[in-house]
Amino acid sequence: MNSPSSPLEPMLAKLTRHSPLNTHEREALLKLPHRLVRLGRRKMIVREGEVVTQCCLLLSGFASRYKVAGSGAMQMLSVHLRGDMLDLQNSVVEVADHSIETLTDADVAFLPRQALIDVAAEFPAVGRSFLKESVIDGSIVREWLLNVGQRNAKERISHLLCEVALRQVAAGTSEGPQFDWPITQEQLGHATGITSVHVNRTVQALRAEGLIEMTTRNVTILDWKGLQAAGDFSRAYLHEPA
Amino acid sequence: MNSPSSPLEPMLAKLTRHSPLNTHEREALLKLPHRLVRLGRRKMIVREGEVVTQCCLLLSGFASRYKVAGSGAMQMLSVHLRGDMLDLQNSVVEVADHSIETLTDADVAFLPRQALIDVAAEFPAVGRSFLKESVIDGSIVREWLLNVGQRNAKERISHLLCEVALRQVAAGTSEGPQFDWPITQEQLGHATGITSVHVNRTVQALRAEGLIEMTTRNVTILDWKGLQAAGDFSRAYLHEPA
DNA sequence: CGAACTTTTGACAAGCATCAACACGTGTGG
DNA sequence: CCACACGTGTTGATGCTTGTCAAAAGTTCG
Repeated sequence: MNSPSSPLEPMLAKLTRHSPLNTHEREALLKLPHRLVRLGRRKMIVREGEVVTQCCLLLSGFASRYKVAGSGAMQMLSVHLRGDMLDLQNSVVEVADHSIETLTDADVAFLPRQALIDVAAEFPAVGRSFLKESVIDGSIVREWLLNVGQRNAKERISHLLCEVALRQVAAGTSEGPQFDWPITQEQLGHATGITSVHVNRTVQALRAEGLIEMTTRNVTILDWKGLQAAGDFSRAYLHEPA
Repeated sequence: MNSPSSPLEPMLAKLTRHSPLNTHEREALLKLPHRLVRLGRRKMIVREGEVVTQCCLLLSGFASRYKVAGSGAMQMLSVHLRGDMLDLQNSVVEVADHSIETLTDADVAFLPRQALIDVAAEFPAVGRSFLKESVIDGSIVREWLLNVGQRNAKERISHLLCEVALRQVAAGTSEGPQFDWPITQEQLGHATGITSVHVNRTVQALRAEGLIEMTTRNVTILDWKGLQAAGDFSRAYLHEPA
């Protein structure tokens, strides 16, 4: 079907999860010119305000997008897993409106912006798959806005854990209630708009209720239904195919 | 150049603000099949969870997108002005992940989803303009997430007022520091994640500092620089052409 | 003119932030 | 292999921002 050994496979896997693509389209995607790079932990990939000429694809590890307020406070916008296109957004508008950095060691591929534009123009279905990817990404940000704007600390953290659990299963980086997720409580605070001290107290409450186990490097969900209830979580916004 | 009398003009004006389109592309857009409807205040256009087969275009008036938490709390996701495509997002994913309703009386046009897909496939530049529109829309949501997650009440409200002021100028519905904006303090609270009582106190503080005048139907910015400073506002995220 | 909505005010409570200190684990260099 | 530094997690005391509840005053519109 398609060259099984291309390093860009994780991207294709993610796109075809929601957009069917034929052999020509798949080959065109896998043959996109790219540059592979291995990055360490907390390496900046894109800085807000910079001109972007490449789109970055995450092949392994974890990354996050964020913005910084004038006060210095950081708001994480999304977390990213294997197969995610990290800055389809920034690629489209040229000047990055947010920053991106790795959370862990990560393998990434840089694709030239123009190559993406060309393949989208040549294969409309590919263009639609990019648009859909971008819209699903937007749906997750919208849910985060609801999370941060209207839910309390316990709900916010529970909700985030539910999301990451499901997305890791979809990405094939976890098979169930236990998964690697190397994130500090401070970063968890940046994602949910809570200080690290309050994150700590909230996580302890979740542990005490028997919902989760959690260390700096991995998470175990002990009570999936309970955690969803605690987080007011409903998976519809992830727009997964049935 | 293009038929000057098409009711879809405001959409074209908005798209061409950031994406140059040639005569063929412009005509194809203006000739899109559509159904014109005049709606009253607080009429729902799209309900979260519904299957979407049409894309709604706002020709006059104001609208907003929002989500509702399990507790019943509402989070507004964005506000919309003349020319905005209200659910490019929902059109792409079929099942709406958020709701849309009018804030005021409004003229809207409904475009069949498939007609948009077809015109985007036939004219790649049109497809790119849709993608860019969607990405700019996403950039605004990301800024709102920063706003709600990391700024205090006064900053949030000031920031929102700055955004609406600039976008109204860009949309041609205002020419300066004074503009119609029929929004209640409760709705302002939904947009910023604050209760209406606290919005009231905060608005009074902004008035007392001589930054704004504000009623239920319009806003006057008395001190533009001061309001931007109070709101930690920087326009880059709107991605306006220079 | 009255009904419904919106703004305003006050008293009080709660959730979360802030500040500070200490404990723990982990990796690194001497 | 130990010592140490550094990042992270944990705990406690305190206070501010914001939420909650309730009621009154003002506004809009049929």
